Amino acid sequence: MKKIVLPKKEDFIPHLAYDAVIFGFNGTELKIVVLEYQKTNHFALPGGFVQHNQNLNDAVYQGVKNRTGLANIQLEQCHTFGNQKRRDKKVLKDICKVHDHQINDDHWLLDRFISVCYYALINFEEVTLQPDELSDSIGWYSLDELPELILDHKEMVLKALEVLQKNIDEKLVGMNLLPEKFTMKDLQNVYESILQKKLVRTAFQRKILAKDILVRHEKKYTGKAHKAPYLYSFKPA
Amino acid sequence: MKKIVLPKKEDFIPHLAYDAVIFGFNGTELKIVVLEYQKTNHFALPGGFVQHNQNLNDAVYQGVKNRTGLANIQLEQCHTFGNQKRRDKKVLKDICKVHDHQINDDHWLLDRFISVCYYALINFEEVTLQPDELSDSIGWYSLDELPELILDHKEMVLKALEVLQKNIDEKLVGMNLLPEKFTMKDLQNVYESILQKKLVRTAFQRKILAKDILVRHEKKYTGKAHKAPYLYSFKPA
DNA sequence: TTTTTATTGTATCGGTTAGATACAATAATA
DNA sequence: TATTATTGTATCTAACCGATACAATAAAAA
Repeated sequence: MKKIVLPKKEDFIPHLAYDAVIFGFNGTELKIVVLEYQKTNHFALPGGFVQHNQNLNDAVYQGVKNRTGLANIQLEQCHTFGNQKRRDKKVLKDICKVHDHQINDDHWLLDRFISVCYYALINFEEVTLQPDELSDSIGWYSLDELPELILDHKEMVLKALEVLQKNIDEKLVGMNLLPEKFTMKDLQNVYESILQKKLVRTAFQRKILAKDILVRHEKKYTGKAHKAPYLYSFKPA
Repeated sequence: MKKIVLPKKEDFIPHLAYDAVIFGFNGTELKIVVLEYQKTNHFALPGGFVQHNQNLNDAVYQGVKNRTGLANIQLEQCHTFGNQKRRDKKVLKDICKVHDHQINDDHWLLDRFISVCYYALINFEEVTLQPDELSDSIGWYSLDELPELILDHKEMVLKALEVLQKNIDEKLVGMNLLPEKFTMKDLQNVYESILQKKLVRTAFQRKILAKDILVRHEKKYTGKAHKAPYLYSFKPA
């Protein structure tokens, strides 16, 4: 088992963490990134800590970038979780045990943490997920097939989804969930998987076109026996 | 000058603060609570720190309660401000100077802080503002007459207002900004001062009544030469 | 080549909502 | 009793959404 190095106390602001709900769209379904701490059966959102001379936003951006390999990320803060019960010594202890690592009971990572939750929208196709030091398994999970998550991470996912649902119309332009060119059906699928409900096709198309934010391109011939849909892209700002 | 006692490092989570944008409505205008650190000309939002064994929400609730004397407060988290530049040694040093208090350059309160911003809606009439240890001036300021605030507190005010504007319809019931009974005009004034725009009287009245959340009571005779408006209260949940 | 099938793009109808306007009701004053 | 300012409500119209209809069309089937 690979030797691990825990983040050093003096490098980071104590008691403060961030966690990210990273949304991607695989063409059909909305997925989020979940990592598993090696062989511990503990699943968690990707997160991290903030350095003393680092902006909170930059810390999150770096963390998401390192895990996804992407630089073009739409990040948004959702909520800060500050319940005093936000600690679970077992998780870190299990991780250390698996790696044969000694850890003291007063280690700073075992303290109570306040965590700032963000969501990110990224292009599913461009991502190659990178496990980090402590987690060797990282993957996409659909919302209705999430494993049990540590601490209040499940609550974070729900909060992130709620905020995303509220912001969906403003976040539409520059939404990174789709490739450059997409069909109206693709966009509707994104909306439906975020809002978790069916939308009326004709009304959706009318509403989106009325926003005047799309450019229409050539048709997309899928080989299917029906009219080919147009491809669209977002109008440049 | 009264001797001051600074919060002790060991009691609180370091690098973490909260600040509150406390909204009240004086019948005409939306106001917020701002405090001045005695004779320093530094104005700030009421804020504080989180104890090691205290929920973040509870810390904010306690802080607002102590300053306003109210227990019935609608609190909502807006945003967490984590810019690395969030520090201004001059403020605390000025405060200490005024109080003839010695402070070391490495005092924990001079560190960089992450602050979680909340907004609160309270009943203006029921409040008696309490200055705390460090501030002996505390008062209501209208949004367009705010003094210059320390750090990014002005940004916090704008963020709080923005979040409140977004939530206005959901926060309507149990909104503490009005007394028990109020006229439709009062309610419209609250809306207009939060949204910072004029609303159409007839449409507003129709919309609110359609929500079916108000109980109509007796008329309110103001002594003015015109029809007396009805008084309303929110339907109990 | 023609017919069939599934889907797309758009138009139209009816119901709901908001702004604009109108107007009756009314409390106090002139 | 007439006047004044405001309130409560109704009506007209424009904008928007769901529902429905239907023509256009890409490819397969006949």
